Amino acid sequence: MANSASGDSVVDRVVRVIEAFPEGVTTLQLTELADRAGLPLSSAHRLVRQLSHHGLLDLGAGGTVRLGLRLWELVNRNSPTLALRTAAMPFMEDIQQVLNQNVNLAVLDGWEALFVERLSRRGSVANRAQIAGRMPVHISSAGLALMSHQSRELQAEYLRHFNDPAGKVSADVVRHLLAEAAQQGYVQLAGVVDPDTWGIAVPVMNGKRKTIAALGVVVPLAEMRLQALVPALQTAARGIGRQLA
Amino acid sequence: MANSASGDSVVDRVVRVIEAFPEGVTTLQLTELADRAGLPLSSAHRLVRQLSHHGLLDLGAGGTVRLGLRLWELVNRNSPTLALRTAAMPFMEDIQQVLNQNVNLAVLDGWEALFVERLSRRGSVANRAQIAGRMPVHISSAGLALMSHQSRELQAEYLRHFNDPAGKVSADVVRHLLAEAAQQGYVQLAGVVDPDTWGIAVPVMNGKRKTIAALGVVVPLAEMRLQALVPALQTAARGIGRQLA
DNA sequence: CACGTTCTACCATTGAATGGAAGGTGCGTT
DNA sequence: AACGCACCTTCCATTCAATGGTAGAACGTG
Repeated sequence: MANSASGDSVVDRVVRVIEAFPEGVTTLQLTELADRAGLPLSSAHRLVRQLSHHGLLDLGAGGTVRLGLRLWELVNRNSPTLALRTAAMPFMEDIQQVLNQNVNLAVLDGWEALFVERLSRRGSVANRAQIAGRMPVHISSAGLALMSHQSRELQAEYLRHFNDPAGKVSADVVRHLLAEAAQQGYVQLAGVVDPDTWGIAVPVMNGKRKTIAALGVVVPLAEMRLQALVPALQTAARGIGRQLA
Repeated sequence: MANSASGDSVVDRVVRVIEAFPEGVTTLQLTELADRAGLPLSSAHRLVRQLSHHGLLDLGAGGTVRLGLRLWELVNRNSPTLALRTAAMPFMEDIQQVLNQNVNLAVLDGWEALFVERLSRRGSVANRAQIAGRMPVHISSAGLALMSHQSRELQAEYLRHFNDPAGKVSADVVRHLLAEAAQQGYVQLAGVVDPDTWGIAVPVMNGKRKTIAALGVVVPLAEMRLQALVPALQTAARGIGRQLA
């Protein structure tokens, strides 16, 4: 045995170590980390020690491992969505202030909407911000707003791969939703997670009219007023797009 | 030559690649990246390609390199400050709402305050949120609030290393500021960056009375009202600490 | 059209990465 | 108090993955 009995490179292993943390978990025991990353304990230990030396990980006493503050800093400083967030933030604040609703901003990654920023509704404790959270395209207004404005090819590809694990939604329903969204220019969707909330989202386009994000709100069922919400969102979305150009 | 003519490990190099991005820069040309990371072009190219294969980096056509969306997601999902931010967010929102001021949350990293979260003042465009930004301890209210509640040893160590690049502040002045801060339980500091603003910060302590963060506001000079601000901040800080226990 | 620049691919060389084994350490149990 | 267990940490001979100079491809430019 020498370099990697399992036939993977050092880079692969570094990635596996970072990916080993399950969602929302900040601390892992070294043994468990090695397990999850599929690495021999001594290899995991060596990698973690090296990475923690540079501050990308944090190896505490007793073998507790966390992501390093330095890694968090580096990634957020040079985030690939930095320009988008910078452009969007003032508009999101406006919406939060004027409409007093939860505002969120998402981008498309694979067949899911990835939430990049989220401002919670003033005064409401519900709807905890899930920045860096994901939602499948077909059950989120942001996801539908994003997908409905992608190229025909990508949409076809998506529908081909489509399969609802819950089995509640068929590809045809999704096709219909996408068509409707594309035609209307916004998406409204009864909350699938919380039955008492609605999601409304609109696409954000850059200078070249390419849809790069979705801007949305989550509102209590009782306060659902499309007439007020949609124009406000669309105006903000255009503002963001202009800012990006 | 074989493995690394420069005597560094693969892990070192991966770290250097990620660290190569200057603050606020999201895109780098491959050649420039190799340059900044101090790597031979072909090595840099290989590493970037491997990393982008896993989504930690994003190697676009023409050799443009960015941090990967997946890396951003992983780091923010499992952020080492997740518990702190989750506990602090509702209180920060309260302050933003009640006092209508810029609120921020910082932790101590080395001899600097690292800003972990920041809510901008409603309606104000100024004071752009600099999440993941840093400020030296001696010129930020958050930094002073943090350092003034650390152990005697750490403070001594800090003062020993202290050296103001600008040469405006002496170690003795900082010593005085720290002593005052420790005694008062809060810090007020005339904005060093912007002369028209004040910073006020208080320490956030966990269940064991260890100071783990600083909660602060940045207010326009004209609206400086310590009587209203300090108690609100202290109350919120205690609330956050309780939440963490 | 030639030249400079940058990206990408190739491949023989070799020392850095590997992981089993052994030694600590702390904790809970008998 | 002694034992057992689970986990962390270190060591080191083996060997294959990482290395980077070189060369070619793909641009853009004067």
